[in-house]
Amino acid sequence: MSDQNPLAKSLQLLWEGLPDPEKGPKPKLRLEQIVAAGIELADSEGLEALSMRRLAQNLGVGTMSLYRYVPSKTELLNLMLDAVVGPSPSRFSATDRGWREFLTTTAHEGRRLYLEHPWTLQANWTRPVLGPNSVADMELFMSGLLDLPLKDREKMSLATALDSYVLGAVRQELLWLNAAAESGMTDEEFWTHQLPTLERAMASGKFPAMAALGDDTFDSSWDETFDLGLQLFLDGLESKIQRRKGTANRPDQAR
Amino acid sequence: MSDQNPLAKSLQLLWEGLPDPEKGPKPKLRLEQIVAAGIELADSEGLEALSMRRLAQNLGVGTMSLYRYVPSKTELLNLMLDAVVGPSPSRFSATDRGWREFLTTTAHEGRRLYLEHPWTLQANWTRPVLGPNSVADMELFMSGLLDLPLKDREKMSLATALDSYVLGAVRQELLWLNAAAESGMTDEEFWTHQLPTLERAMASGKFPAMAALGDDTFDSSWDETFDLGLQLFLDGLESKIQRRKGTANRPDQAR
DNA sequence: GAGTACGCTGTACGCCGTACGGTGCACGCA
DNA sequence: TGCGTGCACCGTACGGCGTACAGCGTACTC
Repeated sequence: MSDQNPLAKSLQLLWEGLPDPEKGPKPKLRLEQIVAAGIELADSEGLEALSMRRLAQNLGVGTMSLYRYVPSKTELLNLMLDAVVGPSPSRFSATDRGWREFLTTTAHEGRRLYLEHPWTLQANWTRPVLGPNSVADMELFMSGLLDLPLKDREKMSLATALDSYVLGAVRQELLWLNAAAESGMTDEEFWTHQLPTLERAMASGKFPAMAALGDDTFDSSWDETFDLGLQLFLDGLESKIQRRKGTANRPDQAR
Repeated sequence: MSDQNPLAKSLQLLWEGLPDPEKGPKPKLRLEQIVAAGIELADSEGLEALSMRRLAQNLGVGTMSLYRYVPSKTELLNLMLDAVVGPSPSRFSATDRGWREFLTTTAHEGRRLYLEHPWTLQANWTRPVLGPNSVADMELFMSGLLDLPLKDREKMSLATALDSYVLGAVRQELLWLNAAAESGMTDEEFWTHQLPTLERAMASGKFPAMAALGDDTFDSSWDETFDLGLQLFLDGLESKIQRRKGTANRPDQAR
């Protein structure tokens, strides 16, 4: 039952929190405070600013005190991650407006979440955490797709695939946003600096297809690009569903 | 011309390499050696093993010597990234087998690349680099899609969206692979440890849709999931193309 | 042969995560 | 009531990191 395994410890922390002790002096902090402070710091100053020292300072305690609550920084990140994901009201209300609306909302909400907490795309590298909020998220997803003529297994793949797209798209978006910010230039200056190099490359004749591109080729906004990909994805799902409905009217007969 | 800007320096390094000097003693190393050694180290031992000290040791030089070639570790990562991307022979040969085949190959090659060099998904956080290989990659993409009834701008969005999907998918895949590896368990043990927690969650009644899922819901392989999402994406594109062809037969009339 | 530009590198600084062990609080029990 | 004990707090220290800096020696130009 009480497992030595660090994974078990991690899961316990996620699902049950810390057991509150009876014997010693009262803890100054609560676990949630630490997690919340971590999220705030990472949101406002970036993941690289989130050190245990900084965090402890912000909370007004000694650095090592944090380790009374959290076994390691990695585990803290897992807790932060699970705290930040989870269903939103608008996704709940979208469940009964058809699968397409539901998936669109899910994707947009996902994008918003990642954009608000960019560190989620850098931090969760260590482990995909099955915390209560992640599971609630999956639950909502599955219930929004209940009457689709897809096997459970396909729905799960669909969930993963859609999340993959959202995740990848935001990652690229953030990459460019960061690039400009970090170099201390505006987006425009940033491009202006790259242009001469690119134009020289185009002039070299090595890239004919690139050289022939229209002037506005690179003008797409991130919103636009995101929606284009999402539409393709949903259109593809739509035609898959139509095909299924054509060949069978009972979902479980689906190929 | 000679710009103080660090970005300019970075671009110069990418496109022109280091100017070879005439005056002083001969350099022990060449830039490409450093980049290659960096890639090898990151591939074999992970990005976290790639420190300037380790790298210098592997190359048989003092740590600070590396800074004669590369202004910072960040810049080194950019060089490594551009060195690793770029068109592959199989993608070249796929250009004349129709857009669907071409995009499928592109996506699979992309996945393979990311899986072979997992650090690309952790490292390029700092800047999207427009190096010669990245541009060659774009060139190939554009020339594979030449006769599609899409505007250049849409093609570019398409490239981004497809790459987003691939990138996100591999990232998730690696997440899980790493999770098992890092905890020192096999994939199976890893799941076995999570199961009790999940089953307790299911039994709580809070997750009816999850609880009702079939036994094989989570059995999809990564290959399977990746292909499912890719098919949806391509099917969506296919119907978009069909729609275009129905309403116009000149590409530039496309909505 | 002298001057000099430049490659190489040892040392050091200020960060990081965290192991360890001392200090003192507050509760359970005698 | 007094005490034993288990726990919270946290100062110190260790081994890593990226890299600034300055001294040293080389190999070219004139």
